[in-house]
Amino acid sequence: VLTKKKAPSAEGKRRKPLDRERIQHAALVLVERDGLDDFSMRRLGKKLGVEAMSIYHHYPSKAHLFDALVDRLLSQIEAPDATQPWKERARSLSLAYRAVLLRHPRFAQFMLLHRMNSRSGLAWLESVARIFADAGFDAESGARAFRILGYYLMGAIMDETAGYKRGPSAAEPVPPAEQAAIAPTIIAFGPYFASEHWEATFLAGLELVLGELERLKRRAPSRAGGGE
Amino acid sequence: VLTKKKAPSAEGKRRKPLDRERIQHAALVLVERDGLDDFSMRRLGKKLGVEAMSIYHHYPSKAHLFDALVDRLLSQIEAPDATQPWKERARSLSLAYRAVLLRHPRFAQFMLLHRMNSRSGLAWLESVARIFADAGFDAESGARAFRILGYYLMGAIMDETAGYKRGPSAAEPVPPAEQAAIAPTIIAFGPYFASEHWEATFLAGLELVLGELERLKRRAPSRAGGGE
DNA sequence: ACCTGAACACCGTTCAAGT
DNA sequence: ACCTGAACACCGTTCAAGT
Repeated sequence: VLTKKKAPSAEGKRRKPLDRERIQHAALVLVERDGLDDFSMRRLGKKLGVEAMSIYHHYPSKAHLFDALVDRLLSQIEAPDATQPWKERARSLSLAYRAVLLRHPRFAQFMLLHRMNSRSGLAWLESVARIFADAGFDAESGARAFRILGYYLMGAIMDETAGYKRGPSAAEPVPPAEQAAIAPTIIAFGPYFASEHWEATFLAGLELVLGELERLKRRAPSRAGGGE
Repeated sequence: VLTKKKAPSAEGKRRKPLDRERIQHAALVLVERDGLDDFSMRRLGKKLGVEAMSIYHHYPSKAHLFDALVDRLLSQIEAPDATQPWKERARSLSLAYRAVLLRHPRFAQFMLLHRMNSRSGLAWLESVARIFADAGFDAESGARAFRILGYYLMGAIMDETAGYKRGPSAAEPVPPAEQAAIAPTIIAFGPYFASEHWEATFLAGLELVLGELERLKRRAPSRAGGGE
């Protein structure tokens, strides 16, 4: 029938070899389409038109592949201008981080829980910590500020990507007709939980946290004598 | 050999029938021992001395069983005295919630991500929301305060149970010898990330958030005329 | 009523073999 | 060098059968 055999023409790319870029891209698309639970190496293989086992030639395990996806998203976080005041830098970096994760809401659940002890993960943590160090926080107040901001970002983004509206449901959710009897206050607050309010809520919380971190600040003993 | 057959004696309980209580208890022990990823209905069956399929007679699916575990832990949260000032109530409830989850650090990762739309889940959310409603927050500022506090708690507890020290590692972590070169600030902050500091960091963040939520507060229009 | 055992449709990964 | 196919040791769940 109409099979051109071995024709090394321009269209001969029909089955171009796998490479990491194609695998990563397809993996992210698949995770976002089907969710983390339904992602599998076998399904990824099918999507790439290849046996699942071929992927192992490029990544030695699913864990390695997922690490590469973490790297890929971390590299998309835009670094803020380091000459800005620290609060401005912290705000920009927080928003950039959130923006990347909200673009990949299902993968976000993996990434937020993942230990950042790869090379790129450590570099990312360092870029946040340096904001506080540059601002003159000492190690204790810097570490504390780093953690508190991190807690807020982690919780907020987790909730936005996997919270009440999007997360896995109870096996037997309460039918809407009964909800008002059990949780009248939650129902009353309901309109302000809608996604139109997420941005305003996130920003309000971020300003609240950043504003207060200023007060936590204790200066590091300065060597150059430029301190107090 | 020494098998007493069908002896309906007091010791005949050797193989007492399954019940929900035994299943739940064994499931929690197994999750905490082996982790969520290595938990399976088959392993739970083995631990109970029973075929995995017997469990399905008591819970129709793994999802239903896990919902029951969520209920069980929610019921362990001690409700604070409702006559206290709202900040005191919010602080007590936050600490009670955290205490329960820290006692079950591996199951916490499931519970924190789980949609609270079961009967007990909604009741739990309601008990938090009511603190703000009772304090006179209107729906908008109440909803916002509820979320911001929730973000902080979720992130903090997630990090304490699945963060840098305990979470799933990268497939190829950076060897310690290289860490200082990549992330000097993180290494400098390191001592204050240790678990001895978790409590102080959590409390500092909690006070920071609760203190600022006070300012978010806008009064609900009061019907009884007892307002401003 | 409660439990079992085989079966179904899946997993991630190993390994020897193909081109 | 890159990909395949069978196999291994697992999953959650269904279902007919046992007591």
